[in-house]
Amino acid sequence: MQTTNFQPQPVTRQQLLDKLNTQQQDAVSLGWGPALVVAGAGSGKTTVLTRRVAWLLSELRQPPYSVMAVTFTNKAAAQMKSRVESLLGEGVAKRLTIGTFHSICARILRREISAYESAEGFKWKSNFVIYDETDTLNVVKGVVSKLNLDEKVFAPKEMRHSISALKNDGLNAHQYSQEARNYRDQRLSEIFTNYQSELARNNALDFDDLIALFNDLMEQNEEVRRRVHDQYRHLLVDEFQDTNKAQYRFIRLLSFDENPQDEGMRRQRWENRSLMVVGDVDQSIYSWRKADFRIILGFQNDFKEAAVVKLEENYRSTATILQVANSIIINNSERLEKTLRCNRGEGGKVRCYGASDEIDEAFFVVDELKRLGARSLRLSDCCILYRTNAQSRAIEEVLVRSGIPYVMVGGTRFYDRAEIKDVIAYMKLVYNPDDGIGFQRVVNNPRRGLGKTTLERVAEYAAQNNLSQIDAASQATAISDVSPKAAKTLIDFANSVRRWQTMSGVMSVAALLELVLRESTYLAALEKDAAESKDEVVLGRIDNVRELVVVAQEFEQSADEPTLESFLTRISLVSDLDSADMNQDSIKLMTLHSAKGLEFPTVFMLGLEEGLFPHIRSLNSPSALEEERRLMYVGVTRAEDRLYLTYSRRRSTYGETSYTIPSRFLSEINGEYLQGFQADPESAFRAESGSKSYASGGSYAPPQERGRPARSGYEEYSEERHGRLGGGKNDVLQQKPKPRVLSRRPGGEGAEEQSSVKPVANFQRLCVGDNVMHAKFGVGKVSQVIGEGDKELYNVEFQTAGKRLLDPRFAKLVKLD
DNA sequence: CTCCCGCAGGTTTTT
DNA sequence: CCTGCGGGAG
Repeated sequence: MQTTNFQPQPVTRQQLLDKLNTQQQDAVSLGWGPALVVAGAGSGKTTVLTRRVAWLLSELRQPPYSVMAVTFTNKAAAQMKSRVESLLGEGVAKRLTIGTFHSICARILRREISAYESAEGFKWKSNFVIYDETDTLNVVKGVVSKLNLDEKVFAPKEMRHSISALKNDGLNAHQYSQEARNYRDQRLSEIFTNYQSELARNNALDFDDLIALFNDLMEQNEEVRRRVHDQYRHLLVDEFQDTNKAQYRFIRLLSFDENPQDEGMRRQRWENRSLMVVGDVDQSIYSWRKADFRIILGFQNDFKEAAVVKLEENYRSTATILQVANSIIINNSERLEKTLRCNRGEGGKVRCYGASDEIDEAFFVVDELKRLGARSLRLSDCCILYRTNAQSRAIEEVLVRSGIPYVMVGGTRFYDRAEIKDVIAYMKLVYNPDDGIGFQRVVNNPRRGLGKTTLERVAEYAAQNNLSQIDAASQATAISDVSPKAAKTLIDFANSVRRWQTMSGVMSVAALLELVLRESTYLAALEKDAAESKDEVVLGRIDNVRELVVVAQEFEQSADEPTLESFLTRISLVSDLDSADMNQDSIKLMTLHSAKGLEFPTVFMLGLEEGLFPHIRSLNSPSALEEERRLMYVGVTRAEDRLYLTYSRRRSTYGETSYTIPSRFLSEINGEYLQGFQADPESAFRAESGSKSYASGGSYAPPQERGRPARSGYEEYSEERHGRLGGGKNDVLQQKPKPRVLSRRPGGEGAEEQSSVKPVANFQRLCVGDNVMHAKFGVGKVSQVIGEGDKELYNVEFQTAGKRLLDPRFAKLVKLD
């Protein structure tokens, strides 16, 4: 819209408010203090955020370095940067802090981490490395075996997941150790503490630590707090509905030191400071990462002086698409009513296609693309969305065969490939020689004749003497039971790493990478393999490694700071998602989660089948199911003009074929907006039954009300439809009970994943219709229960004070009878 | 110590 | 289906 590129002058007030509606203008032109912007899908929140940043700089005269904007993906950050750039010029945009929680915290920790010390005395150095999923899993495995715990009972993956959940809930190892009550939790606590100790010894952090340690550091160190506080005076947070407790703590820590009770002090505190959070409860889709939409619901309670702006005008989609979105989301009970006003014409009906299998489904998409292409639709205006990454295979195959260019966003990441991880591990080790996981990964890769036992001895020796593994390797002759030959290899290796480390001070990243590839003989070994086996896979690996060199070269050209440090941080935190070129003339493929925040004229949503979308893992939890529905809502509202929904009657998973039935979400759509799908009137999946459990497996299910047979609606329907067709083994139903068994813990009654982790909140549980008494609001009636378990919230209609959303853990509600 | 084979187990979504 | 791992042979 604006063509003020590189214009040195600040934009005018009028330009910043140009073409905005009243609410948008209100949001952009707010003064100091906290603000909540409730922004429905397609309501122009990115525009509001970027103009708000510009407003802070040009109207409120704030220096660029004082502004921090947090987004959920690096891509969103890049997008915001470039939009601010086009408003204010490149020079200004560069001095803003725009990024994800993780990348911003990483940047600050690089500077400040040496001031940190955990309650247990764990410390880190500024050249820490960031461990990914595999690295951390290896650490947990090591800890579990060191503690002599049974891997069956304390499955490393589960432990790793629990630790992550704890960190995201804002608990560190020390705090959790005070809380762990039963046997299992105490062992978990032990694992947690040892895990942190191992990370510290390796001078490594995991993803969650980036935020958690930053928070702890801010709390424990006044100097750091002051420095951060003095610099960042304006915080903007996008996708606020998806923040978790740790991230919220970050936001609060940045916004104020403590919470003064006095009104005047509070006003003073916000002088020259601001906080703007932007979100939409209906688009909360990351609860599995411990995002908690109660945070956005409770924001006004935490920040009583917060201004609230609602953006309810949708500029993106046709009326029909919005109706479809609405007819789906109204089936959720965990939400606050909201109306999105449409700003566009009616548009065509949403089209549904029932395919016979996933190949047929893919061909339908391709045929439609061709048809639309004939009407001069650009490929880059189209997007294919699916629930799981695995679904991309079929569609990719057909696209390739049809010669249609596509870009897959996300999926198997380039940086996840074994050879890339090897090479990165070398570089990380050069940057941070304490990195023991990296050491173990590369010390015998390529083969240097070091065996399992030798490497175990090294790790043991290092642990016993509190050394890094590379230092242990240097002293290999002192380790008992290591052969002289192996010792020499170890010493040579350690010396090489040290030499590369010295070189890293005087070489560019790409040059260093090439040096390491050469001297480690990693590349030579790959080439030898390839020459011997003529294996295409190995050839591909060589290409990938070469590609990484190109990535490093490009990085040197484009980065502000082309250091090894920023290269490694970037690689650890950036996914393919962020680098995908969205402008290329090719169709985009991505998961629904990756599509958040994007929009496309034409959208295809694939795999609308029970068990896939909604996903099978969500079928036995009402609130998980509602998250699936929000995901559906997000998908539908990505579309501007044209939307296709497809399902397939047959689908192969694991190489086995199963028969499926159309997603309940299709049945929820008002038929007048949908073409090509007839909701079965006998279907068990209409809105009413939506919250019932369909996963009560096998024939053990208790008899249901209304004279249903002793089988769930899911089975009943499926069998009626496919029982005779697919028959026995391959039927979805047969596989159903399996995941339930797996999720059950020995001795644990909790079917819910993290039930043993969380402290259980104590409060009076209420149901819809209960009459209650509140000290301030008087007598009222519960009109809605939001959330479940210890996360319950109550919407209470008071006789005098109107409707209020209350958190029973804070609000004193007395039940009347 | 390395290589190779067979088997089990796991796939939701991502920073 | 595809990966990672353990066990056994060379």
